[in-house]
Amino acid sequence: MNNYEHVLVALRRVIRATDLHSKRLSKNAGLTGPQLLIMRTIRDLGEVTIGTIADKVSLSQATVTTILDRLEHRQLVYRVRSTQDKRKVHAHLTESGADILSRAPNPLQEDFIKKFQNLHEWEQNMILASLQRVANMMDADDIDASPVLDVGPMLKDDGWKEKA
Amino acid sequence: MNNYEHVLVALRRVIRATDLHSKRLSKNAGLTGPQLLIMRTIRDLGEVTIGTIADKVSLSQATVTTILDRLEHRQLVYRVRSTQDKRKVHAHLTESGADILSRAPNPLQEDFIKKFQNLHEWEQNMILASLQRVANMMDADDIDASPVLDVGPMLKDDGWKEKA
DNA sequence: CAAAAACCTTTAATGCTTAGTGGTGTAAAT
DNA sequence: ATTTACACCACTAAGCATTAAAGGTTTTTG
Repeated sequence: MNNYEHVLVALRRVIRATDLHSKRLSKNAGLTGPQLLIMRTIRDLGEVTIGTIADKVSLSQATVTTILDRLEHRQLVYRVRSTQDKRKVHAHLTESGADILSRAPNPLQEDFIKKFQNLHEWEQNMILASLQRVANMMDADDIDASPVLDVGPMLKDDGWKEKA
Repeated sequence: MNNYEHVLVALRRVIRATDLHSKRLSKNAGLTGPQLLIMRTIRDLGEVTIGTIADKVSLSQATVTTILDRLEHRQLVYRVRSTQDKRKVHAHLTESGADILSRAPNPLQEDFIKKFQNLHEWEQNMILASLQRVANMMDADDIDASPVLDVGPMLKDDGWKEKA
């Protein structure tokens, strides 16, 4: 196993751990990580459009839309179509949403950061630099995606079902 | 914005970039990143159980199960219940699966690694060390998940639907 | 043997992406 | 000015990935 593979395995572990971490927190609040993240964004930025939220949290508009659907269903947020530019929709926290958010743990700070505080400052800096390096590298990733194979569309149903 | 937040933002970027990268490759092969990863694992390890695959690729058994369902549906892999231990199920590549795999790009090596080779060796080592540090930290994450709030279950349907 | 553990699958819910739709805004061309 | 073309914004649809929790066998343990 060479260096590259080690890096990739480590990356996988981080990603997985981050997800689990997010899930665990979500249980406490009844809200998932992305949900809290979006609510925090709405709170911090005030009257904010779906597109802006998507940019801030690095998610697609489609994802933000569906997450807002769920939050709106629980009456934690509400949407208002802009009168200035009728293409836009502004998201707001409801009273209930703001209240819950104020008491919810912050998945992107509270716990995660506590872990980081156990490290020396130079270690923190090193990790930061490294991660940014990786991120930049992957941003620059502009592979000319020449098609290689095509095994047809992926269908549902069927499959295993040994018991039948 | 403090150091911690920078780290988290960088982490998010890496995760997102990794996903995009994986998606892009998948398009070429008609296979997604996790699918290729699992097929590679089956090829490399030979007769391998679902649980072993899950360990190797750092995914839950449930996830591996559903991915294998799709692969099996396309006849790229097949499953055989072990006769030794009837709890176990072994996954195998079909001829077609092995063939396609041999011609598919490897999302965890080919391209990603090319990027890494642009770095100095000490940089590679630094990144590796950092990522492992983060991964270890998060593995050790054993938060006593005391419930904080409960806003009830998340329901579907309903919601926005302004147009109605 | 009975209880516990192990292994896989299923179910319900969430997240996430791409592609496509429809309404809205804007600017260029006639 | 009106039309035309294009860009923008949010939503919807289809498909894949994931997990936790629950269920069903089978094996191991006490």
